[in-house]
Amino acid sequence: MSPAANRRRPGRPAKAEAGDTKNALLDAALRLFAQNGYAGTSIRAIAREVGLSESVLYAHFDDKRALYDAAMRLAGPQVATLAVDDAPDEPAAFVETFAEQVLAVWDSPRSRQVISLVSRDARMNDEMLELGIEEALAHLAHRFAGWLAAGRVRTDLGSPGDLAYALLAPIAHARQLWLHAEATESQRERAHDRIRAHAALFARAITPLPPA
Amino acid sequence: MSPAANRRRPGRPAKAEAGDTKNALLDAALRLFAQNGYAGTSIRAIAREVGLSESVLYAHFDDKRALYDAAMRLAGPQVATLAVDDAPDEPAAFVETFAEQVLAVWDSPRSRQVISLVSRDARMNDEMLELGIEEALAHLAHRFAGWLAAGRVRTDLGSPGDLAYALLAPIAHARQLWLHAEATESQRERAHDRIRAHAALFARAITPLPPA
DNA sequence: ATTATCTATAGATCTATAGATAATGC
DNA sequence: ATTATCTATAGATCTATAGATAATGC
Repeated sequence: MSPAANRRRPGRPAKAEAGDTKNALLDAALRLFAQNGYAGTSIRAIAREVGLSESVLYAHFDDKRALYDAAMRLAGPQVATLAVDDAPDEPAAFVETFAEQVLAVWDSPRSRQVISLVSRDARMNDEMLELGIEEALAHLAHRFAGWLAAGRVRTDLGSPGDLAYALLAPIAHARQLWLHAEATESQRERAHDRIRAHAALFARAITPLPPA
Repeated sequence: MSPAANRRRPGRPAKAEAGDTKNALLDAALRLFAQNGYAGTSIRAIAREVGLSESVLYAHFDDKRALYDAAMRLAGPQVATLAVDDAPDEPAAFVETFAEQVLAVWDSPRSRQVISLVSRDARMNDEMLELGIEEALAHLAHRFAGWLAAGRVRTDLGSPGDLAYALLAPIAHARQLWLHAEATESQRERAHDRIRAHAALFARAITPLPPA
């Protein structure tokens, strides 16, 4: 029962009991960094999490920071790769499909770790965060531009970029509040409710007015 | 020029050169915690920031955590105390005034430190964050409920709570992205632009449709 | 020989405390 | 005597490295 009890003995382990150490380290690192931040997570804690000695980490990564970077690369980017290209072309239907698909991605365990990590250590992930947002906004804005030109959404509300922001920001905000690594079940439900309600409201708001 | 050069000599300092140590510590703590998080900020760094030895901190606070808590109490809450009660009653004008006032508060140095701190160490500030949001939403929703009942805003968009969220969330999101402790001048400008554009779009969206 | 692990340890840094020192205010 | 500082230090913990150990694959 002592911690030392399940420590291996020295020497390379037999193939049968050798796991995928590198991936186990990355996974544990992502989990712990997301929960406690970079400075709040020790090499020691990560190694203990995978049941190995601390020094094994340096066989796989140069140093703590390299492990962090590798975990980030493994995790992201996810925002930009939203598969909305096969979504309906009708604006209202598109908006609801978009929200559902974003929700499906952002509610996954991995993605919830990413958002925790990114907001905890913002400085370390600056470009990633900004770029992800910009890219998603640009993508959406492009859609809106097409609809605006065709008169398929209200043209008097704002620019394509403004519309994209009005749709995406409330969803992204719900993510920050209720879809982070340690969100409870009820927080996640709240995120779903809020996001769906917002998508519906937004869809109604952009529907062109009946001609006077 | 050595760091020891500007260290005081032992003994209580003469009244003339005694500063307000406690407040200086709180201020430095807030700044550093916001920049580097709780785990990333050492007692040592805080003491160095105010130019005193590390142990002086323990004369004013029980321990590191007590200093953190005191700094948080000093800083917040700010969200709930938004002075929107003297804002115009006309919906569109209210929305723009609201955005301006929120912006004025959230763009202040202190408030930018608070948001960094809160999102960095979310677990430590959970109730504060959630309560602030809920309270602000409830406040706004109450306004919308009145306007909806009077037919002064579009009644087919959504519930008062949905409208409140659609207005506030994009503003809160801009805060997270561009009004944090280390935001550059251009990020802050972007926040202003986004928030103003959103308020304007929102005001147009809720304006009742002309009767058919 | 190479690979994957371990133990042991160096050296830095962190939080916190004990006890010295000197000004203040009674 | 009290207050506000300091120096010195204990003890914990952190990152990283050196070198031992044993299985693997040529």
